Amino acid sequence: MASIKDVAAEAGVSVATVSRVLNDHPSVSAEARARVLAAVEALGYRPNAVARSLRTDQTHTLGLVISDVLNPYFTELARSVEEEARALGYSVIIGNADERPDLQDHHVRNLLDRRIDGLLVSPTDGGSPLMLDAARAGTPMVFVDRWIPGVDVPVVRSDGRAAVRDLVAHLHGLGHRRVAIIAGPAATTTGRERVDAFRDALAAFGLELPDVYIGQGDFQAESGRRVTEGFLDLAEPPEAVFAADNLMALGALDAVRARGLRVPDDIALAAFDDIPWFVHTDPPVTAIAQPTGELGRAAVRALVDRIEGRPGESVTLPARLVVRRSCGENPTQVQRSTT
Amino acid sequence: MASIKDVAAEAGVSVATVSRVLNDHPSVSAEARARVLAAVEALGYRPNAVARSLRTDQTHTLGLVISDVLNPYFTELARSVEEEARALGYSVIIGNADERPDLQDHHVRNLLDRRIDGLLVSPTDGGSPLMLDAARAGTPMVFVDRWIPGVDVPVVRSDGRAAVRDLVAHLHGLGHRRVAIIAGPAATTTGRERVDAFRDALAAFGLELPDVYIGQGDFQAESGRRVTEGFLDLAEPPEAVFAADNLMALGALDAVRARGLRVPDDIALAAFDDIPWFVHTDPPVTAIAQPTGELGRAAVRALVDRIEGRPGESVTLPARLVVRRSCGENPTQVQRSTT
DNA sequence: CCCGTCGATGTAATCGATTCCACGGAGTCC
DNA sequence: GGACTCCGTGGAATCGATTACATCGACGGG
Repeated sequence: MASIKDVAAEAGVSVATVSRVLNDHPSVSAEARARVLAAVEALGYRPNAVARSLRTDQTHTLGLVISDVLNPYFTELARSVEEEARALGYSVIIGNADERPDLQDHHVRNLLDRRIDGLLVSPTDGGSPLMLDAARAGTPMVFVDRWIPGVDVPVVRSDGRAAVRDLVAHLHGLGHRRVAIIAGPAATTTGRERVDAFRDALAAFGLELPDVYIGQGDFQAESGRRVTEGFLDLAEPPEAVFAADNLMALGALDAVRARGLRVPDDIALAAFDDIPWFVHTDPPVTAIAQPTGELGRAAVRALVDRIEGRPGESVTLPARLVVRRSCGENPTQVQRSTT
Repeated sequence: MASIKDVAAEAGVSVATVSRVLNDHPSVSAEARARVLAAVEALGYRPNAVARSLRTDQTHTLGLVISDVLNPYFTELARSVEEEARALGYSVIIGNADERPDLQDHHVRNLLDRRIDGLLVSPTDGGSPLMLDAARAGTPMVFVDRWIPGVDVPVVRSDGRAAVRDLVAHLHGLGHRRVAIIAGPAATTTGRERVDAFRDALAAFGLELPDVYIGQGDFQAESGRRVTEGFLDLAEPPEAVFAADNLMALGALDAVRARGLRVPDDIALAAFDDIPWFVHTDPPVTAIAQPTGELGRAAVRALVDRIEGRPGESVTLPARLVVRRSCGENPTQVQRSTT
């Protein structure tokens, strides 16, 4: 592969001049510029990003460590992150943690070793020492969706409390009183918050969330299935189940179907995170929708701000309830999905 | 960030010795090794992958350019690719082409500039000059799922012809005679092949595939919706529609639902690519399942073989039909999904 | 006792870029 | 006409690693 030296030789100038042309530095004569450009063309020269990064100490690359690529929420997030990053002149390297702290650390380390300019993370756990060290050492970092408390890193996320209250009102309005939740890992903020928000909202209606109605999941489908089976095995199963993410809702649907039961007749179901498929499931699933694309874009902007020396602010956007049919029919319901 | 020089100074040895310890070269005394390791620990030193790559001309990185991250088929593929690559000591950088040749080229160029060791591509078009040049120039490359004919690059894909024949037999058995297809872009191999396979299989049953029953999609949901609306507007709409991927099937479901029609009563639907959600859609969707994970792993193995100087072979694995209810009920049907 | 071998180590070149500094020539000002 | 600016250019240092080659000391064989 041709290097800058080959181009210099071909154009009959020094490597310094070639470099100047390539980085359009002003002080290059029109003639030299033309010769260099011709040589670049002739040799099919492309600058070596590795060498450039070594010298400039910049990779123009962002690292994104997401919790699970198989989760449509995170792929949508990844897509918007890459789009915004590209618009700002950055590339993105994605690491999939698969909800495993060890894999998360593997990717964080890998990205740090590659000297990415900044890191976007949705932590799968309470905080690996590795990531905390990196944050303390000054690696530009932004948390997205999930975060780690007590670290001085901007957080871009959505607040689902209001939407959860709407959901509980919806469930209550449909007559559900025994309601359960399939929670995410307690080590994650979203894992805890969604349970807390749900419990608080229930309390406002004078309802309790007993421990047997809190199933411990891990945000992946299999755990949703397992927890739901546990609920169905109870002497007094819940009337409604709220899955803290879309994959666990999928697992719950699997479990319900395996028992030959029906949603919502036998048990109501709602999920956090709305995805296109929820419109077409049997029944369509009532869900809490996050402004995913906007979150991804805001996170990139905050990160790039940090990288380029500007403050980089936290952002919290509201989620909203999208009512469909999985919690039961209620003709008087005001809010209703149009899609 | 500490460099190898700092470690050398801290340990009281030369950088060469540090490098030897880090790459466990045999000829280093136990004592020097211990001192270096202690210094590494004390400084929290991590080797700079950029510098290392520049020197060794290896990045231990694979590039993966997929057609669409929002397509669950490709995210599953990406996941298995990353897993296998990790097992073989490589990282993966994903580029999302979003079914756009220009974006595909952007990512290919970006990956090439980063001097990735090898490239895994599922081309969105008939072949960008950029990619062909790279292949000719000797960049280790493997096509996965889709490929470009006439290029000497291994292809890892699945053959759906038999499964398509099974599907057509299934449709025919259910009494469907007017069947249509939502095709992928003709510039892609999978776009063409699936139409050809479908047409051939229909011919075996004495059925035709008229042009009006071939809708041109682009493998994304919106096109599935548009094409399906076109079909429904025909004076004689098809009785069954075969979507050439899962996203176009989603679009088709949207279109059918928007008209207030039902699958399969008003129109039957089948899709290429099986995904977990198809079990729970209304109705569950009959689909052709590819061995996606195995494809991803085989592709990585072929690519790494090429990179490391071994041959690197093409692989073709069979797809299979998974019958559900979206084409109509048939109690005598032998093959039936259990999930 | 001397020399050859081998193991451990250091010096320095190298990868492909960027960029500081110096230099020569042209133009300007007084 | 001489001094001073600029402008365009090239030489060379530099980034952080790897590695060929040189060196040095210890050791074993003849």
